Amino acid sequence: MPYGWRVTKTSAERAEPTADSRLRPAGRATRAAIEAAAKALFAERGFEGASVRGIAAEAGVDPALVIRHFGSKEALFLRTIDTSLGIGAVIDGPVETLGRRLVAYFLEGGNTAMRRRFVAIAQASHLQQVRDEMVRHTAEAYIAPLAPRLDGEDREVRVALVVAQIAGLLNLLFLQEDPVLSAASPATLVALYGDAIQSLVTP
Amino acid sequence: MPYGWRVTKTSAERAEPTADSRLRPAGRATRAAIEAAAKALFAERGFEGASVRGIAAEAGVDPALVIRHFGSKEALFLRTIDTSLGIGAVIDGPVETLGRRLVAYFLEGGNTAMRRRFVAIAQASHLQQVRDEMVRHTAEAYIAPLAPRLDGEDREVRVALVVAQIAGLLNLLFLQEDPVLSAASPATLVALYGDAIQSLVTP
DNA sequence: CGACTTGAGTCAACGCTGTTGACACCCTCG
DNA sequence: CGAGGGTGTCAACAGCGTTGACTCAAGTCG
Repeated sequence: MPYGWRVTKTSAERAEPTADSRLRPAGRATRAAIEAAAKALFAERGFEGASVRGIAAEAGVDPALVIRHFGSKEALFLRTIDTSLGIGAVIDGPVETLGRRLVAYFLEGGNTAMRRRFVAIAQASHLQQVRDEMVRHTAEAYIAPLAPRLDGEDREVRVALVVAQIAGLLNLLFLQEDPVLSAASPATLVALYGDAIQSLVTP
Repeated sequence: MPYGWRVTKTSAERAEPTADSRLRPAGRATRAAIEAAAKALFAERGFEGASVRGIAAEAGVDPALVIRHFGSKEALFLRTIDTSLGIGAVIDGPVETLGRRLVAYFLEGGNTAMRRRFVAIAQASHLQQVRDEMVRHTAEAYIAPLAPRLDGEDREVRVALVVAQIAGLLNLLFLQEDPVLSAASPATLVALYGDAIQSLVTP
């Protein structure tokens, strides 16, 4: 976003000196309260469903103060929602069994917290900054650690395609709540989809 | 759409007797104008970006008239956006080469119209009815025609997983505009991802 | 042919949203 | 002690989707 040419500062720029540098105790406390309320409400109702006024009320704070502290609802969302889904441990394991372990990871851990985070992020995908964050996360959490460990050609593309497979699975499972996939046993999904993913990891 | 069981009528139902049955010429014309304007603006700006007032202005009509005719912005979106992406011909072809043909289809045809429709639908996925429509489309356009033609076990689940793979590919390619996948050659994507899909069709 | 029903269209308004600017407070530092 | 700036409050803005009351004309029927 071309902010540079502007002379007057927007509230978004005024808001965060360095996120915590020159901050008084009172400010730090209300910031934390707002962040906690936002995390809860975004997870519960999604980006559109959670309003700035609702978050402010939950935190016991004036709505204007939310914007004052975080600049915008979008910025608050980005700071609040944790895009890293703790995938590190799975990625670090042996690549020969990565496919099934990936699917198993998302099926097991994803029944509550991760499911809600995924839905919230997916539903906020009309925001450019959210999409950028997804791309960054793909590059940082998947391509960077995994591509160097693969054999053969097109390693980065193949990892990106693995991410696409995972994104698609979570989409049908968590967002659309597809009845066929929801009714299938986790073991079946792990075996079938895990092997499909594996065919890109070790062709 | 299961409208019948409800007793009280919402404005959405009041609006459309049977979509065109008892309609005067004038009404039919403005309805068409609204639909055309909506189709253009939804595709151009997405669900959130296109406003009812904007659509009304584009159609040269009062904003209230848009709601009067279609019941709600959401209903207008559902009637306007064509979820069937003309996949029929690809599905009907030989299953032995389905994977690569599917990927090729979405890579070729998807540069303009389909790309915009996918983005618009994805960005409206916070609406329950839009998600329901996606599920219905999966069942109708993929599972129903394809599952009976497969061999082996878990045919419906395997088709659903194919849909997940496609959804994930389109997500990274069209919505997130992932730089790695965008830079890859279509031929590479067709070969790699097509075979990954094929591994679910004919294991 | 006139009366009545009913669809088409207009207008102002409601309640909601995210965001802003002016203002007062009070802590901290020089 | 005075100045500066982080902190909080308030009312208001423009935009959103949607509603209800209203007028007008077209179509139906006794």
